[in-house]
Amino acid sequence: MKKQVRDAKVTKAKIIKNAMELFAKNGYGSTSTEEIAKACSINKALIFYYFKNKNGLYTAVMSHALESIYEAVIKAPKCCNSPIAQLEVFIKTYASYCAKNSYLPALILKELSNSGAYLPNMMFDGLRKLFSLLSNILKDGEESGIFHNVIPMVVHFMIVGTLNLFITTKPLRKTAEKLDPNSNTCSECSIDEISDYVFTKIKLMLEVK
Amino acid sequence: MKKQVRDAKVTKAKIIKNAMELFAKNGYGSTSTEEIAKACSINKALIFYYFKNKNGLYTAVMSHALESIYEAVIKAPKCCNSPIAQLEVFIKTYASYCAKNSYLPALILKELSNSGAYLPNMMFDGLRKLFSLLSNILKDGEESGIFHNVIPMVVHFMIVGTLNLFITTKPLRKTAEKLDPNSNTCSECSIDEISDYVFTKIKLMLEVK
DNA sequence: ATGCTATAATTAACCCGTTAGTTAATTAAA
DNA sequence: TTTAATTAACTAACGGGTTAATTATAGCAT
Repeated sequence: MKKQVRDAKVTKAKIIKNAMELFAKNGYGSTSTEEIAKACSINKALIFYYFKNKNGLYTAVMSHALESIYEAVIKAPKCCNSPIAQLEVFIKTYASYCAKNSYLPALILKELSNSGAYLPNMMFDGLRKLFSLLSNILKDGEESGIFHNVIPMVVHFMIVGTLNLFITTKPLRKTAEKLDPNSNTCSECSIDEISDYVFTKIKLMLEVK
Repeated sequence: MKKQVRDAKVTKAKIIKNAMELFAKNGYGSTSTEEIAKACSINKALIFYYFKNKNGLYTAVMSHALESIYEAVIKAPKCCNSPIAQLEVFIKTYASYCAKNSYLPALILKELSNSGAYLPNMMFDGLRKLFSLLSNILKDGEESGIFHNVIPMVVHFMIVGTLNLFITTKPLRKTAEKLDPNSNTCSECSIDEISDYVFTKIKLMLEVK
């Protein structure tokens, strides 16, 4: 496949990628279409040509983001069928994927804190699919007597919320530690360390003793 | 104290209150100063008179929000000195205060996902103070052999992240359950129920067996 | 291959409503 | 009667969205 000067797919992908980063960094309202276009080195009108309007672009960005996370998690190799092993894979895959695409947590947190007000129903799918993935693991665990007293929605927020906040606050935690060297904000902790810790703790809280 | 037609304190407070709700609902960039002024039934120019510019107002809003949470948590009556009892008070006070002021979680999540980029150092104080409150409880617990293997920053995110997400996603969870009645998003769960659950689970994961 | 054509991709320039911020005048309070 | 609070009216810039013209490309007949 030779390099083309004009390629709709490539252009669309470029717009989504840059928009994703800018929306994540500055928020929807504080990101102008002009700004996005400049980041892509394209003309602003192309955004409207491909996505109708700014909201259309935002929708595309969100569904792409959620889809990509879902894909990453579902494609992860699972060693075995035990709920605990599956839980571990879920947590660690989610964590490492988000760490690699560090704008995703900010994007998700921003959207969740809007309570999906901007988004059409379509947006729910991504979130719902991810949630039901975990939900099934937890249900399996409960039915086979390994877990007890599970509220899936809360456990989901515990995992996802913790990891998202950890990733997205990295710069903040670094600064905080500089300002007050006595505080320990875990600013040097690696994501693997943290996702392992989260897994261990979630396991502890769910397992029947 | 008689009701005055002109009162700087009252006006300032009114602006902060309305700005807080609008920033929480729509985000910084999608909230205009005009909109805020209308919500207050005042002239827009007053915002600039009292807060210099939009960013100044935002800073005031955030520091007020964080301060108010900190006040609520620190003023909560603690029955006794045991780390576990203190942990329970921390979690439940935080939860019920945020539930009562339901725009706070959205505000906090939005700001955290910006990693404090907009905010001057002053902003850290509120967050740091809240964090060190919990941090000390956890340290006490570890030193007296009740807790083990504690990473305060992660535990903090587990508590605060979970509760904030739970409160802020309430409408989203309701809609999700309507779209897919098989999914259980805990849309009818009360905040007391949830904060008790979070406390129980956090306790389970920290206590030495 | 070569040239022709329809269509898809891209751009420059523009439009107009909105918005952050200003100024100078007005009104209430101390 | 001086000072603080408040307003109406304004401005300059920005931002979402449109339009019409331009350029590349793929398909196709020659």
